[in-house]
Amino acid sequence: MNLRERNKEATRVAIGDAALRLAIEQGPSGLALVRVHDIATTAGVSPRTYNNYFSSREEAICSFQADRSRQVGQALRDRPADEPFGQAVIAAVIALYTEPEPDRAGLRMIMMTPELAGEALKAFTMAEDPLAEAIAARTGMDAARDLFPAVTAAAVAGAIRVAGRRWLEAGSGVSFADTLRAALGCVVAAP
Amino acid sequence: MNLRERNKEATRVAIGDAALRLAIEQGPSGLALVRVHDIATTAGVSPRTYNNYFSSREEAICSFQADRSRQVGQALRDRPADEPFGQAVIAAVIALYTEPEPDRAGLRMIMMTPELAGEALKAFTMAEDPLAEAIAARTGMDAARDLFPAVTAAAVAGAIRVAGRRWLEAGSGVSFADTLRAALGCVVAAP
DNA sequence: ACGGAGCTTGCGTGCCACGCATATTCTGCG
DNA sequence: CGCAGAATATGCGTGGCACGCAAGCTCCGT
Repeated sequence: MNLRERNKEATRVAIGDAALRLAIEQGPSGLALVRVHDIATTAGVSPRTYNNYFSSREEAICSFQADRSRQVGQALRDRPADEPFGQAVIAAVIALYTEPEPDRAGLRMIMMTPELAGEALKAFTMAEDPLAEAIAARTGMDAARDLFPAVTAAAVAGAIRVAGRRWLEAGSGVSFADTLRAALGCVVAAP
Repeated sequence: MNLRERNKEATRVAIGDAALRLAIEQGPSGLALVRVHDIATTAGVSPRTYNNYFSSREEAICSFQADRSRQVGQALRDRPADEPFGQAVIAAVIALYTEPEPDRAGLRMIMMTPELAGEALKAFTMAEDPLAEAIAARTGMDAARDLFPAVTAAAVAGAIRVAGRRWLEAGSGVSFADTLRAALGCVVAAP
């Protein structure tokens, strides 16, 4: 990875972190007060540069979730090939989403704030395509022809999203891993 | 329903229709040329009134899909109570989405245009909450406590979305009903 | 039929996304 | 090591948009 590409990625996460942090500070009600100028200044770049990376504040705030979603496909590929399908999916998702345990404030901000819900939905849905590819590879299907990989990927992504919401609504007594296991068990065969 | 409420609903669909029609005319590449002023004028209202109904062009363009999604819960409740669960879900969705057969141009516009994909995703996802309520009612579960209704609703909504995409990619040789049946069969027990 | 509630509209404000041009920094190769 | 070319950061300017506010007009329920 080039120095250029590393800087670019660092800038991206810096802007995303700044955006999320400012959003959390203001809270859901004061989200409109988080201005592009503030995000850029906090991240140490110019407003114009911020706009080279994200085309809306919502996108920047939810970028950490989008980045994680993009890794789900690889997480499934990392599971041993002889593991049963449902078990592999559940283990992959739990490994990706519970190390470390998600930040409650950040997740609550993007999932429970109406103005951010749409972008959060997009962020979770970004997991579908790479996940469908990984599912097709594991089951020996064709991602372009068979419906199963894409539909299962969408179901899994939806289950993750529902699990996130329930985990936020519930108190801190229950672990995210358990919630994920229960939700995913509804859409893939749990052994 | 009041005359006032009927007028309001008529205005809403007039704006939505105008927005979608103009978007289809310009095509995916010229979507930026569809101005708020044009939508409002085509619908016969002022730009300010347009903004009383929708807060973005994308929302207006995708409103027909959002309206349909909101009806999925009722469609499931309309199925006979003794029908097996999976069969009832499939029949409800097919009844709602294939009468009449969807407009290919409109569906292609909102699902295949990148700038509209996010709003289309929101529109499809709006089916989840009412559908989860209906599923909970039918299965005797508690929508607030049990994960199954919400997760299944998300899986069904995802399957509908994937089916829509596949139906657009495939030629006109296959009916949307068949595509829906195949996709939904991946997430609910097909008899 | 009448008083009030609800809807439409024009105007003004502040923010924002993005094209363009320029300065600066990095990369690969001779 | 140094240079030509490419990629990136930034300033500036433009056009558009969402929305608050305050009339003016229409409709509803009594």
